[in-house]
Amino acid sequence: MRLSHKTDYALRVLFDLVDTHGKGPVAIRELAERNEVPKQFLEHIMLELKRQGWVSSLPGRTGGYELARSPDTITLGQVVRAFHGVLAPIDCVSVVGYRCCGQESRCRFRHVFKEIRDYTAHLMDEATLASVHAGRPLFPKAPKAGRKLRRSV
Amino acid sequence: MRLSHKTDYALRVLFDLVDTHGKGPVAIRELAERNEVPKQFLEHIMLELKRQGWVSSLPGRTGGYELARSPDTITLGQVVRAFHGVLAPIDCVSVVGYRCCGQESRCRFRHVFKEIRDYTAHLMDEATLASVHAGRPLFPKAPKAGRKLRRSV
DNA sequence: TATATGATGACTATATTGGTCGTCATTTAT
DNA sequence: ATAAATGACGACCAATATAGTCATCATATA
Repeated sequence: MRLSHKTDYALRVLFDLVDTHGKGPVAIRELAERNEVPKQFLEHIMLELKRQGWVSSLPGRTGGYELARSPDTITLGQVVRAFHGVLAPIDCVSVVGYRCCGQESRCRFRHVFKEIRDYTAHLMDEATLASVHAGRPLFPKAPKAGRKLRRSV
Repeated sequence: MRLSHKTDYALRVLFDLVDTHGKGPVAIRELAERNEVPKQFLEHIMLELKRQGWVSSLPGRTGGYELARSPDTITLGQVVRAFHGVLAPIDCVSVVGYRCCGQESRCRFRHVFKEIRDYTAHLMDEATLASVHAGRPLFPKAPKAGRKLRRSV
């Protein structure tokens, strides 16, 4: 799973709306400037967020967007899936996007990527906008890669 | 990190060469058929594997490819990086591919993806062709996502 | 010497990504 | 009433990445 700009932008704006939660609607222009997202691109993103029921909009001169649900009911996993489709690093380990490669019996490395999918999915489904915004530590604690992280990641 | 077909193909062939290790060179045609990889596409992949020093080639009528190094000295991480560039799900948590988004001070969710990167990198750098081929359990054990895995991953 | 092998650059087709443009509808401040 | 701000939304476009194909050449050996 590689995060697209679109998903990145969506998350930026959602966390912005968590900041301003309860303080009335925020104009898309303001959201675009503050989070450095091209305004006209953001329009499409906001429509998708609205379709998902995560934000609501108020038209008119004093209009704008606001969070439509409590931040602890929206997870990073939901957002990433909505914009990205799937969390799995390869289709053959995806639950929804499963597409057999016709080589399962030969495939030796599938389980490694399945492990990554499981970890990723678990982490992202536990992470709500609220918990991440509050900076609460992630559960479960991931193993540390050690001090010598010189490799290309 | 989303695995491309190219990386998938590269891994298929490498594990095939682990199977046939020590039994002489295998023709690219044979590798292509057995692993269901378009032959002419595989040619380019094999050249890259050769450039990386993982396989060696023998030209001529009885030629072909064979593993140039012991399977326990080649990791999935190395292969994926060679074909994919980077393991990180987003550039701002990448070590080599680091590209600042200009929003670090505002970014609330970076650490979640960093966690995923660290886990992924650790797992893939521990997984050698030999250990994966032998089906040895991965270290460290990833947390289980529970029984109710109905969500879209 | 015919025939198999690998080596390699050029080319192409398609999908995805990351947008922009133009137009319209809605609400409110004046 | 109307000007000015807002969101809604479909059409279009450019760049890039992906996933190949094609044609040609070099090399080794049966």
